[in-house]
Amino acid sequence: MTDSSAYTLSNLVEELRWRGMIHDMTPGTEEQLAKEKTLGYIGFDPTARSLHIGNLATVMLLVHLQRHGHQPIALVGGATGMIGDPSGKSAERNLLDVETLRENQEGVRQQLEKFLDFKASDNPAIMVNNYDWFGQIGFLEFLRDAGKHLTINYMIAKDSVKKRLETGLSFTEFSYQLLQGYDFYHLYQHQGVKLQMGGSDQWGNITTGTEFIRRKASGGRHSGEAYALTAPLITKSDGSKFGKSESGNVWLDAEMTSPYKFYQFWLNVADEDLSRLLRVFSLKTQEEIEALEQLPNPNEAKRALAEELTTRIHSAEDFENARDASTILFGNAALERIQRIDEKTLLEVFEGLPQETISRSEYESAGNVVDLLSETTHQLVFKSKGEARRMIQQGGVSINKEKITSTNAEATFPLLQDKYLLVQRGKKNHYLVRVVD
RNA sequence: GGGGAGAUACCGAAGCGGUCAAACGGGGCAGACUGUAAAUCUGUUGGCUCAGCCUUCGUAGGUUCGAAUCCUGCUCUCCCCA
Repeated sequence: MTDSSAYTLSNLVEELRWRGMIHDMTPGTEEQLAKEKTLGYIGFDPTARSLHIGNLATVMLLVHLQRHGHQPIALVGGATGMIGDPSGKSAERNLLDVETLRENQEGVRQQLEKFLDFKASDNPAIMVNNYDWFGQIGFLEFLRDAGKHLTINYMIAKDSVKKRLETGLSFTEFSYQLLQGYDFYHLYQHQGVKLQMGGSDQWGNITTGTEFIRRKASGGRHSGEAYALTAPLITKSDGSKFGKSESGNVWLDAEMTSPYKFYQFWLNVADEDLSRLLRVFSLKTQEEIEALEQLPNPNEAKRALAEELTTRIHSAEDFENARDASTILFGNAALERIQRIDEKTLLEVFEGLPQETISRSEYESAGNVVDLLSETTHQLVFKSKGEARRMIQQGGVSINKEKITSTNAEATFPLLQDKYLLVQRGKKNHYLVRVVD
């Protein structure tokens, strides 16, 4: 990949390798991808109404596939989502109800559309839902048609199953790999899909598919050749799980994780993880990424990564607001700078902050800062007065960028725009209090 | 079914009649140092009208001037034997 314009069928694997996105491939995968335009798919089960950045890594596999001229298919698991994948799960899962699943499918579908080009002339991305074929199949039909081709012995040997044999695994979850295998077969038969990709935890399920195809389809008009490629799970240098912030999963849905938080997540990535994340998530060229990696101050590279992803997943405007909010909240920008911002911008910029609205009389009746930051603002900042007191004594609280020095300070602070208070707890936690008449 | 051990704050774990709002470790939070990083150091980690008071040690009672600590019932967990 020395020439950034050289996206060819054949160097896809080369690029993925450089990006550290290949964990495992079945033999012949690289040759297949070099030989011809190949249809490849990844399945996403609609377990939530949004994807999170943990899913993003595999989405990127599809993106690269398409950029190199192959044809990506995103499969939404309307059917498999009803079953529950035992891979990587230590206990039986609760089933989602049909209504929730339907909503989730729609959300996931919309998000995938942001990454893939469904209008490309040569290799438009395709979206399929496995409920479309599973919904029609009867149980007996499925047992005769699919179940006959794999042995229990084979299925039990899978890691995801073996690990659960001790603690228990329902027949439903046990069947999951057969469904996923059948998906692959179905796409192979009907659309000529030859490749399935996914995270490394999916290896077992994916190879059930290649095996299934080999046994069922070979000898006919198809060769029975199908391939698997998995990407390593993203790990963090400190051992904690990637994709979680202190407040939980980082979602792609702006309602669930604000663009501001999303932007902040990437800025706060550990130095040691930065290079790997750039390679997996950035669509910049190898030269550009290597240049970023060389920078003496890793923050610049983090900012570039944060900008690229916030823009792609949300919008240029969301990115600008997140960036502006960050400069104001973390920079040395003095009080006058914030006071000068007009109300509309202020609200836009601080949209992602936790907020609470109180009435002017409530504000005026607060005895001191401690009351204001706990009771009066309905536990937005502190859940008890003791906590507020402690934090102030430790010098961790600022209002409108000014440090609070005494717990007895009167609660009379100049409101921004005659309405807002910007409260800071520690270095990274900001809150917006709105006072209304 | 028989025998034994245990249930302590976010987690692990001390305490075994007053000096216990409860050692210690982890985690969390904050401060210093920095780069909104890591490492390190420091403080903090039930509530309040905060140098004082109130409510906490599985649960319900009891003994005692006084109980996390002793007694009884109940619930749950673990181990050993059948």
